[in-house]
Amino acid sequence: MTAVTIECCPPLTRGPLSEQDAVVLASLLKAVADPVRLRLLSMIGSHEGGEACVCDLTDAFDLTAPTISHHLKVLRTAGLIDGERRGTWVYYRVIPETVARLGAIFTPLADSAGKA
Amino acid sequence: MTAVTIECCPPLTRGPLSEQDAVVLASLLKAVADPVRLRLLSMIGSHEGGEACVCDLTDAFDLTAPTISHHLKVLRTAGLIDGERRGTWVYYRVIPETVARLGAIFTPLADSAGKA
DNA sequence: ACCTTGTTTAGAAGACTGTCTAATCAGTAT
DNA sequence: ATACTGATTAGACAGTCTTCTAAACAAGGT
Repeated sequence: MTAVTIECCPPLTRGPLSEQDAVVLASLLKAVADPVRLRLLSMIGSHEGGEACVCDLTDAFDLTAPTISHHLKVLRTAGLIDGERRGTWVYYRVIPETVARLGAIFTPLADSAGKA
Repeated sequence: MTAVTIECCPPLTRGPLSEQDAVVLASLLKAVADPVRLRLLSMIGSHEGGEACVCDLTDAFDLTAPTISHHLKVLRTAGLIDGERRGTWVYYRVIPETVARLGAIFTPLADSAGKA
């Protein structure tokens, strides 16, 4: 259930981003650049106990179960969430390190551009 | 040259994100979820004087001028950059408020998931 | 006035994405 | 074993995105 996660932490501080780093960061951002996946991420992250059952998530959308499963896989492959089966149900939780990296991408650039 | 910018600041703190907020945030994230646009943003933001000429940006890629212009328009429409013509050349600069909002989306979620 | 350079717009081709239905796998209970 | 519910995988289709070429617009120089 654990998926391939993206390595390393390319910075978007003030130097121009390398092409390789840009590709890595873009793939991470693509994973969250979707309304359904954003809501899934916020639902999982804000859920009681820090984890949410797929059944709860599926019920919250006007989408079929396979579609939700697809979006969860995208988030999983990006290393943003991790899933675990316990009995009948599968529970997902947020991987804070990866989410934090998303937040860290833009803050330095906003600061340097703000005081320029 | 100034483009339509996205209003308001929907939070991704700890409550589940509303569908409308998710759509707004996703469109902002889509604007940066591309390697070329990430590099453009970092190049403009890290450029001397806080602004960069389109000619400089175009030369840095193996892409045609219309393609770069297209990506700049996407960033402009998202409210992430703003362009100004001065004589022959057009100069772009980063709009720090919008970039900062990108950074603020994920940091609270990472914190709350981290200490859960 | 014309030509040259820089930038954007218009339109088209190919690849990718989000969604669905159908089928399969995982676990529980009868 | 069989059936039932939860979840994922496979494959297809419509829509979107990235890139290109061709054309137009903007400003300056000869």
